[in-house]
Amino acid sequence: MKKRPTDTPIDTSTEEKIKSAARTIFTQKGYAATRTRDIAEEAGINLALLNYYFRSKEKLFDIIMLESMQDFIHSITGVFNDETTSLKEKIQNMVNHYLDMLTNQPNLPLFVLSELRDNPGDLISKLHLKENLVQSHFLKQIQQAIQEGRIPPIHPLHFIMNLMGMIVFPFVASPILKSIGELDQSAFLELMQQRKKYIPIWIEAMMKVK
Amino acid sequence: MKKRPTDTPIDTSTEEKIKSAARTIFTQKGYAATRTRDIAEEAGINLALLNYYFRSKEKLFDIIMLESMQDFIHSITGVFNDETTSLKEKIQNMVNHYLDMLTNQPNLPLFVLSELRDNPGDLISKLHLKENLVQSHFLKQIQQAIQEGRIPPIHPLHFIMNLMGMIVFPFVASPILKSIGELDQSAFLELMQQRKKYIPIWIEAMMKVK
DNA sequence: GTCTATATACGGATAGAC
DNA sequence: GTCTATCCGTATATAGAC
Repeated sequence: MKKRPTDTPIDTSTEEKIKSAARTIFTQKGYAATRTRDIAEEAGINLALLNYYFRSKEKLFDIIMLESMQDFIHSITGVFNDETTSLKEKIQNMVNHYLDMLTNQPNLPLFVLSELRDNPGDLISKLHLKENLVQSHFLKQIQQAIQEGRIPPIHPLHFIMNLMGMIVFPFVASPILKSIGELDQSAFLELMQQRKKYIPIWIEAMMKVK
Repeated sequence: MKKRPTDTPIDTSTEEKIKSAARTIFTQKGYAATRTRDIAEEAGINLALLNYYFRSKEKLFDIIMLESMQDFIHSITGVFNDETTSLKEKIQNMVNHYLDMLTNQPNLPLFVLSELRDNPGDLISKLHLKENLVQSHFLKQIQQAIQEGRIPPIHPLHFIMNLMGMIVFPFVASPILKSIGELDQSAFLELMQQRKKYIPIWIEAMMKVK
């Protein structure tokens, strides 16, 4: 089960070319707005070949979708379950990790969240969220800190929401943020880099509130 | 206290019935996945009538989309440009306002942000973001506070991103959050109500960081 | 204004040659 | 495995009766 970065398609097999193209188009436009013809063109192959390899648009989509979500979740579980790092270090690692990831794949969260809107039950269950997040070392550390009175006794999900919101939201809302801030792409990315430094500090300040 | 878009609207004209139905379906499923037949059925009218009033699916969508975005932006401009309130009060008002709005229309942000992904230029320009946000009293107060050294000298957009991220993100990611937190709908809404109290405090704590 | 019936286009999928 | 040509369901849009 080796993992290959999506930006370096070493595997030039037809199957992988199609998957790579599908990932690009699906992520940009979503399932319904994507035409299999566009995927075929992007992959530089014929439409019939797509069905030869993947049987149907929907089956191809399911594969891409599952992999995308695993990218999103899996990539962080290492950070979350590293028993050698403190809560503070985990937050810094998570911020760095996600901000780099989203810089490379800015469309990923909106894609995943949009497609999740309807079919919540089925797909989510395949991600093993329970083991990877609910029972993570990260969450245990939060709960312990609450018990010891080092952070206020609120639902840990608030911290997750704040952290993820501050990291992910700017990418999800980038068109409107660029517009109101009158930023071009590089200025936007510069702000995102700044956030690597700021977000951990902000989170820490929030956690000290009583 | 849930608002139901399908309730009989005050304006019972056919045109308004179609628009109301369109708002519901488009917001749930997005443009591409929506079928005009579904809108007609939801509106309790015939498919042909939809084209009689709005010429095409796309023209109908453009109207709904513009109104949705205006809902989202316009509703806040009153708060942002109230010259009688302090920065702190504006933040509290904004949090209350948006959390109530999103509780009633939880699908709105994902809809708007998804559909904005591709056509950024055109639609955004119609919202008068410049007058309503860029030149708002809210932003002026932030800039003044920075000059007076009361908050750190960072790009004001960081505060906007943090504030909006903390407010909006939980609704955008609600399926996954409910799953990892093992929350049902009412428990989720309970958390959202708690955030009315917490977010202003958190933001204030963040702003004091140097 | 509102309906039924239909034209037209588009997109997913397959047949069959190579 | 890969292509060209084509089928066929589905969805938008219109024609025309009432």
